Amino acid sequence: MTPRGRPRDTQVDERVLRIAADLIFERGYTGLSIDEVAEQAGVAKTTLYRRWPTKDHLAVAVVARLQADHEIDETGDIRADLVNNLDKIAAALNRMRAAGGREGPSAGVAGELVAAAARHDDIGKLAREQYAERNALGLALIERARVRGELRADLDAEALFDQLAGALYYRVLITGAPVDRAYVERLVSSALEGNLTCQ
Amino acid sequence: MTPRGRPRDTQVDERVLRIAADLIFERGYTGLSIDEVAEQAGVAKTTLYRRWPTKDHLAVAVVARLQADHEIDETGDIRADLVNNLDKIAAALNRMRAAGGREGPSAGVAGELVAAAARHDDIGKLAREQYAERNALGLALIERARVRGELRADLDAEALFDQLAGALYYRVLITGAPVDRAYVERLVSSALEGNLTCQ
DNA sequence: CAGAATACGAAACTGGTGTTGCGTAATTGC
DNA sequence: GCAATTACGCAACACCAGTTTCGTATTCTG
Repeated sequence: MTPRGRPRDTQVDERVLRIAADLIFERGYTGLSIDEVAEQAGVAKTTLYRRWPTKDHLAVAVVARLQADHEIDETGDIRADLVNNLDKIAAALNRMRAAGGREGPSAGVAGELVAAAARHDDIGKLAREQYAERNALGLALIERARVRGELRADLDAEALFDQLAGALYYRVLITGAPVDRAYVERLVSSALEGNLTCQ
Repeated sequence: MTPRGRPRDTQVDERVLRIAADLIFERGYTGLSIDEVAEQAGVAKTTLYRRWPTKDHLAVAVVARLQADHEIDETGDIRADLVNNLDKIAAALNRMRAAGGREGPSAGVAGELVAAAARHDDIGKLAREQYAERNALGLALIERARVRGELRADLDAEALFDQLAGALYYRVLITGAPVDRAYVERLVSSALEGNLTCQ
């Protein structure tokens, strides 16, 4: 069933998101101007605001499009599985960190998105749903390893995954420390020593 | 040695910070308006900008004033010491989370401060120095426990503290899950099982 | 007392977000 | 074809952050 009135120009969405992505990754979140996006896209500002009610919503849409689907390839070795899983999270974080041509310890766009989720209930709700889904995958991974005897029977899966994912976010958003594969491996080792079943 | 010209009115700083604190905790970060603060404080906007170059800087000053000094009372039991230490971090996070009259999972002002640190190099630098100091205290705590034989000799102290502090921030800023004392205890248990020296 | 240096207040200004009102264009249902 | 409905462009607008200019006030130095 088609809606009643004049249909939206679907090309606008794609064009706007591409232009906004260019701006946000070239000049950062502050350098992203709605007026400029509208002008470069050749549309009126009202057309943008009909689709994304705030600049935050547009920025979220831009970043969401760049995050590839987060599928996990399970090997059966919990250490390798966790490292692979966390490495994808780290990659997404480093991508956002690099936005705006920034280097060094700054959290870049990642920090702005955290604030956007805090400002707008709908963005926060959407983001938390995404995180909940990702957390569920991580918890399932841990749970299966527990069942097959790789991990302690009485472990706290929620706390364990919080520790792992949390450490990555903590370094990117708070301390500014680097997050590379070597660190992810150190992290998993640190968390698993003792969560591995004792012999 | 006194500076040359007319001295600053020190009462202004206090009055402005108090009014800004009222606004930010009543209406949240967005509800904090520089014009309104200036009007309520009975000063010109230029006087505010002479002290805090941006709204972000003012907000940081407001929150910084509310964070009590983070002194640690060491008992000698690493589990208790970590719980106490993390509980203070959690308290500070929950205080910021409640700002703006918000309830529920929102990160509140905490999220805005992360973005502020990402936007302004000086704020970011200052914040990272604070975090580095706090991290050093945590690492020293862990190190002393390691030396006296409570913890594994080959543990990765940096990763361990990242895991603990990171999980708290992760829940407040990202997943929106609650962070109370019960969770802190679960967290420390999860991280220490296996970082404790094996008998 | 004279002059330099700094703080303050008032007002106008720039630029950006987000809104509103209105005329026009495209589509569906009758 | 005609009415209802929705999208679009244009322009003006309100609001806020941050800047600039200028006149005045307060302090230190000589």
